[in-house]
Amino acid sequence: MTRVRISDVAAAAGVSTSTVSLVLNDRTSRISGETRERVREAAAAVGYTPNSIARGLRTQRTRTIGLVSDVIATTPFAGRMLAGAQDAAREHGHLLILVNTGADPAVEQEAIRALVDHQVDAMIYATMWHQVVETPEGLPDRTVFLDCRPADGTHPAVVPDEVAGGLAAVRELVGAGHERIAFVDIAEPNPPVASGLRHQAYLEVLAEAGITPDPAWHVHGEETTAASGRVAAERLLDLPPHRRPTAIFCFNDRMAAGAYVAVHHRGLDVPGDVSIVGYDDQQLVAGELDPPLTTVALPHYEMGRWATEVALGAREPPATPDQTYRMPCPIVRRDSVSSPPAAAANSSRRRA
Amino acid sequence: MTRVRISDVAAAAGVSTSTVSLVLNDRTSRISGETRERVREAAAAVGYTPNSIARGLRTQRTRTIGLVSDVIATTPFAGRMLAGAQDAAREHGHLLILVNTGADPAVEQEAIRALVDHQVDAMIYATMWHQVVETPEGLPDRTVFLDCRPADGTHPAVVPDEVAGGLAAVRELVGAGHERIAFVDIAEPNPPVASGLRHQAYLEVLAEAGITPDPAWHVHGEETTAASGRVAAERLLDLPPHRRPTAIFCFNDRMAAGAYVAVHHRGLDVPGDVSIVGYDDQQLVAGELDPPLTTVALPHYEMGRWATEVALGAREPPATPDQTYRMPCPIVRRDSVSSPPAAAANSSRRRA
DNA sequence: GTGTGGTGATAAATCGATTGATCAGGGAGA
DNA sequence: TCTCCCTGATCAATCGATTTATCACCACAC
Repeated sequence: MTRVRISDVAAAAGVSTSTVSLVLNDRTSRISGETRERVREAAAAVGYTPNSIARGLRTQRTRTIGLVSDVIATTPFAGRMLAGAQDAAREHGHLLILVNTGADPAVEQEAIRALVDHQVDAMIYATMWHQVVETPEGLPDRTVFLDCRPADGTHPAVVPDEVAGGLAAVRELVGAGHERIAFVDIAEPNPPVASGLRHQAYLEVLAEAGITPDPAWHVHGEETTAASGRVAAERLLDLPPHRRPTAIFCFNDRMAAGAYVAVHHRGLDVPGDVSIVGYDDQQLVAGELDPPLTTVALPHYEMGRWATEVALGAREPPATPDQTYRMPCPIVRRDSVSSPPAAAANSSRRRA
Repeated sequence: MTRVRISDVAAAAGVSTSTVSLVLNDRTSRISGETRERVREAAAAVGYTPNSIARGLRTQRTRTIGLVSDVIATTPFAGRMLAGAQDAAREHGHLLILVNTGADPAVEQEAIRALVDHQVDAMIYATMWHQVVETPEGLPDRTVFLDCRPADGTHPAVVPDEVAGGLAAVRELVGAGHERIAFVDIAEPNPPVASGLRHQAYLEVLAEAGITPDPAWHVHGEETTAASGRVAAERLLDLPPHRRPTAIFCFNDRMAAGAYVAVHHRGLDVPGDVSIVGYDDQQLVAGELDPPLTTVALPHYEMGRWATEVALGAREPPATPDQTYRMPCPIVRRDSVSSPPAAAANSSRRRA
């Protein structure tokens, strides 16, 4: 059983293929109503849908969009990014072609070439952790960077607004009355872009609250794991009582989970003795901790959507020089923040 | 800057487009070595790569494969499945077109039609939880089902071998000397396919070990969450000492995490007092529990690969009537299983 | 009666490759 | 010398749509 072609519709309706094409594409300026009707009925009767390949060859538009990413497997966020891109693509009548390069530059080059050969209408270049990247060779003009931005600012890009997210997170702690607030960061070498930005936000909020940060409050884990977070948090809890933080802002939720372990291990309570805020709103972590973690969500789904819509021309990138949109990161309030313990609050007030 | 066409190569090499095509596709039976060389050099010099759309129209093969799935976002396993499919597709020179239907049948129909219109060479129909599904309309012959199988057995399919995985899990407990082994299951209505299969495996191992299962050992959680797992596990720990299980096989890792909480809440130890085995090997759960959880891995990456290879004809489906391959689920040994506590072991021996 | 203009539809070119049919030229055999 | 065959390459059809240019027909005005 072979595919139904436009000539089959033409034969069934007793007209030429030109007429069928004009009718079905609504270029009906010079086709009579009666003929239109007949063509539509014939098309429905034989179950005709146009062959996208043939159409693409003629029109030079394939209604596909290519998405190149470094790793789709190893992060739980990738799915949301893909889902956003995919939903937006579908809403605009496009299909999403996905290539996962495994961060291998040779594979990446090959992938870009293959997608260009397939005449994708637009391209998205995505990484799974916010970073600044060199622009690969061969990308079409209609390329948007997703969760990364090109060093040379040649293409539109969307990344999380880490600073605004960090501000919201730390203000949440200041707003609850904390004054001794620590930041569990991620160590050198090659800290993620987000590390510097979130730290910057941390310092900014302390400054606006008139708090002089104790350098001992800025600790580092080796990796972004719970185990590393625990080790780093323990260094905070080892501080003498009057310097020990009553609140901890953690680089991410996994490290926050480690901080929980450290706190509980001392027989202390979250949030009664130590309030904790994370970052990422990572499923299966933030929500399942006890108590559930207050954190800042990374808007992966929305970023995926934004990138796709800009790539398809359905939305304008920001008119700034770097064409980079910083997507807001909403704070997710759960139960890991409360006011500081009375003794600490007193000691703070004494110091103030 | 317009694309380089085959005619540009032909002009550069001073030959016809036919000759260029024959040379570049290695149909060189009647082309002299010297001409071949000249064409290859010209093609490289002008940077020619064939337009896949035009080629696809002529050859009726697009070197694309469509993957339709219900939800790619909400499960952490989806990424591994996609990665397996994507890697296999790339190795066979194919691109992967992804459509996420959100489990909406109308969207699904639309997606299948769009992929067929784009002349995909093969299709994969995937779900994110092992299930038996009705075969949707309009799927091409070269369709493979992934993590689900068609009720009518008309297409090849790959699913996890839940029974073999369950056997391995429970044998791990029997092998450690346990005799009072419980199964934390998931409740009606509509339990997943895996539930029945894993329970079947549980009963089978107990039977082969000569253990008569106490019906009280089979408990159910409302959902597959940690909270439900905890509630179900508490019912086990409430049993009188001589009936209380020394080991628990949990339907999945999240419920196992709940079982940990229940055990710890009684001041008991994992695995000292209660050994626990999960299922899924879910990242960020199994490995991060304290102690790390012994569990059974779902081979999502391998299933994604298998489905793609079969769809592309690079591998044969099983010759069984249902054409369904049950992929082995390897056991992942961590630290949540030990021999039962001495008192329990003694009591067991007395009973034996 | 002949041009003129408008209407409704079609013929044919086109997108860029692949491929079966064809052709030019040279050497071998009759 | 003429035919036949082989080699090396090209011609032209083809895939299935879209779109521009063209055509047939009729009504109307002059």
